[in-house]
Amino acid sequence: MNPARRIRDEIAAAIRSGEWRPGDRVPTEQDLAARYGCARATVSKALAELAAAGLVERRRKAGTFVAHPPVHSAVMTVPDLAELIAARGEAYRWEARAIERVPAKKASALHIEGVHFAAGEPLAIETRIIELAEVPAAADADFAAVAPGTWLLAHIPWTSARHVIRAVAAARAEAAALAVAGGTACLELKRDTWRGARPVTHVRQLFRGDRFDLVAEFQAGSRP
Amino acid sequence: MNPARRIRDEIAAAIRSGEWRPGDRVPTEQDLAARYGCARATVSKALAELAAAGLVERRRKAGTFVAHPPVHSAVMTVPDLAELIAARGEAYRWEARAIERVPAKKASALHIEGVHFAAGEPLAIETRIIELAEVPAAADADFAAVAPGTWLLAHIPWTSARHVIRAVAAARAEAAALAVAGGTACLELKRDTWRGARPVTHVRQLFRGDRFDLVAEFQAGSRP
DNA sequence: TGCGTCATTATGTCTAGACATAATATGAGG
DNA sequence: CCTCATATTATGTCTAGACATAATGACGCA
Repeated sequence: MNPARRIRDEIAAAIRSGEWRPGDRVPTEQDLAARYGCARATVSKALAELAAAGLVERRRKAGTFVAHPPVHSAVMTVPDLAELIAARGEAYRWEARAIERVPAKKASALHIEGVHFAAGEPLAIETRIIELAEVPAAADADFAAVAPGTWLLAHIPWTSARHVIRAVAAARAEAAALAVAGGTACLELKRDTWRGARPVTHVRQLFRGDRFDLVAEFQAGSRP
Repeated sequence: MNPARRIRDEIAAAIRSGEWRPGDRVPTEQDLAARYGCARATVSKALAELAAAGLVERRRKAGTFVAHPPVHSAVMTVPDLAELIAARGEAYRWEARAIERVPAKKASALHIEGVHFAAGEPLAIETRIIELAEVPAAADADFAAVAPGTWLLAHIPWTSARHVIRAVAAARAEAAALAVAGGTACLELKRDTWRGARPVTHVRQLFRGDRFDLVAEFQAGSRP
């Protein structure tokens, strides 16, 4: 086994098991180097990885300490719906309801509305705006056939996004599109996507509450 | 500026801006070392960080390549409610409704129910089970005065968790506790917490849909 | 043409040593 | 007893070189 990996894993295990408690002092790099019979740089690398993972905190002169557990945070995966539903083993279908260009003075945007179906039943309604200035190729895409999310995933590299998740009651028209009663509890997911400082797309997805839930995992000191 | 940091930031900028596209080849370590006038180990460290962040992919012999953007994932912060509400500038209060021990053959658990108030109005109801086998100190804690989440955050180091988020309609009793009409859309958050393979606590929080939303951010190639 | 072998090559890891940096601990002076 | 300057110390970063590892591509053989 790699010395660096061994040091990292052994310390991580001690922290995760609770043997070393938050605030405890971790031996100095020199100590560990001597104990494991390797160079200080190797120990340093191992500790740097642990620090990057958030398991330890390092302060010059003071030393390395077991970190205090972070505020609960978790990694939520917001998958492409086509993929998600296929993974569930259900048939997926996208049905566009409206596609129109919204021209303005200098920029124009694409406005898309439609419904995602899983196993023949509506799962979510989607309202999306795509900035053609940032994604000119979207003007030629056929969003009647391919869901915009799926298309964008394949065509837009490396963006940042902000999600807001709420529970809302379905309005009358939304409920009709989702084939549920008016006022039914739905999960609303809004996502703004940017490249640098410029908006790329904005989407609002309204999920039938009885057919969808989000899962988020948090593994102590591991980065997905 | 650090050479390593400079290399890392310049390459990250090129990728994020779209100048280098997914699949593009990144210059070899030797090239970069020559270009930046530093040792190969320094370049290697910079590239290793970019790989850890997911911005590039490295393959022996083949080289380093700009990674393909991942499935949309985002880091969701599920903060302690007391902190969250204080940060909003509202008054926070926890009101326990029931605290009882549930003894079994070999282990016993603490069952807690209560309501979180923000600005005097109910925000969420909480139902929690704490495994006393894993958290013996919880037997002596005063959960009438301190919300269990707040207490646990301070007493339990380094756990893993799994969250499931859904939109549900409030049942009659839940709606009464939240001071909303029956059937109102609420955000349900269930969290199972573990240390290693052993369960520590399970909690279900039901948020008033009109007073709470979850925010999750995704920054291209930056780790939470 | 097809296939297996081998040299090449880029990354992966490590070493021993050096200097930088920042924060703590110490000691001198008030 | 307090304050400020200084020495110490642990981490942070870097270098130059070495060997390991794995995958590719070219070569030779059938």
